[in-house]
Amino acid sequence: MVFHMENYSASLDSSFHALSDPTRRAVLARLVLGNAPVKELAEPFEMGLPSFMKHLKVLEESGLIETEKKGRVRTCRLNSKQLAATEAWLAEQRAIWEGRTDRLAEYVEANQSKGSLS
Amino acid sequence: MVFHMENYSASLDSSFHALSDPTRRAVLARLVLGNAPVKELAEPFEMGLPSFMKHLKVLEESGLIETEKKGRVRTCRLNSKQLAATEAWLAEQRAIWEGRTDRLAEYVEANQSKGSLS
DNA sequence: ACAATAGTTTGCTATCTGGTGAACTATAGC
DNA sequence: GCTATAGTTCACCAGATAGCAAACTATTGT
Repeated sequence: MVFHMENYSASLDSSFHALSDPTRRAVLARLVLGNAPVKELAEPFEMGLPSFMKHLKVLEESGLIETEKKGRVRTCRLNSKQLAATEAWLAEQRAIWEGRTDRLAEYVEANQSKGSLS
Repeated sequence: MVFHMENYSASLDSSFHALSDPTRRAVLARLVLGNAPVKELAEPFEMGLPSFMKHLKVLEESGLIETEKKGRVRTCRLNSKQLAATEAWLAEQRAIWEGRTDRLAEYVEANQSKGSLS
């Protein structure tokens, strides 16, 4: 499962950072439904185009989306691999958490102040 | 699945932001293994305690961890619910992506420049 | 040709981020 | 009671972020 660790951490940095903004999450949620040009993506938001383009740039540099310009139209698409890779980090932590054998002991520890035994 | 949407987006903002830093992810990965006091958590990192405490604060304000001070020791523990809630957003996007019925059409579109048909 | 469209570039803000060192507080151990 | 320990608070800094308006470029439609 450890393929190319070189910049794995940096890649997670930028992906999670990209995901930390509601505008960018909304763009991703839109692209999950299908590709779209910049103008259509920008429409729901009140900010100016230059601001919006910055968000797209953050998404593209994180690898979560890819874009291609044809004529005067730039079309954006989701990169599901990067989305999956990001989810995988969280899934792995949850798997470790769920696999712990000492959670019962911890439950007892958390409740030891309540005199259920002594 | 939509329980209390009020600050759902803001909660994701802060969780993803907390996850976007390698120090904070390392702290989470440690806490997945079990609770720990601040000093033990801080040990692997070269930064000063004040800097490290800022990271802990970001994690705590995101809800990903909880802390409790007993005597002079502050113990930290993972909040698995917040971790799961964050993962859930990504899982939902993937589910939508995987459930799309038009991805074959898109595959064709992506490969139409290669003259496999015409 | 020329006007509208789609995006880009530039320069300017205010705020947030992640780090520092130094001084301080509160507990535990002897 | 003194000292070491564990954490906290403070003031400060450089760089990144997220927004804006205005001017600009490159297509497409007529």
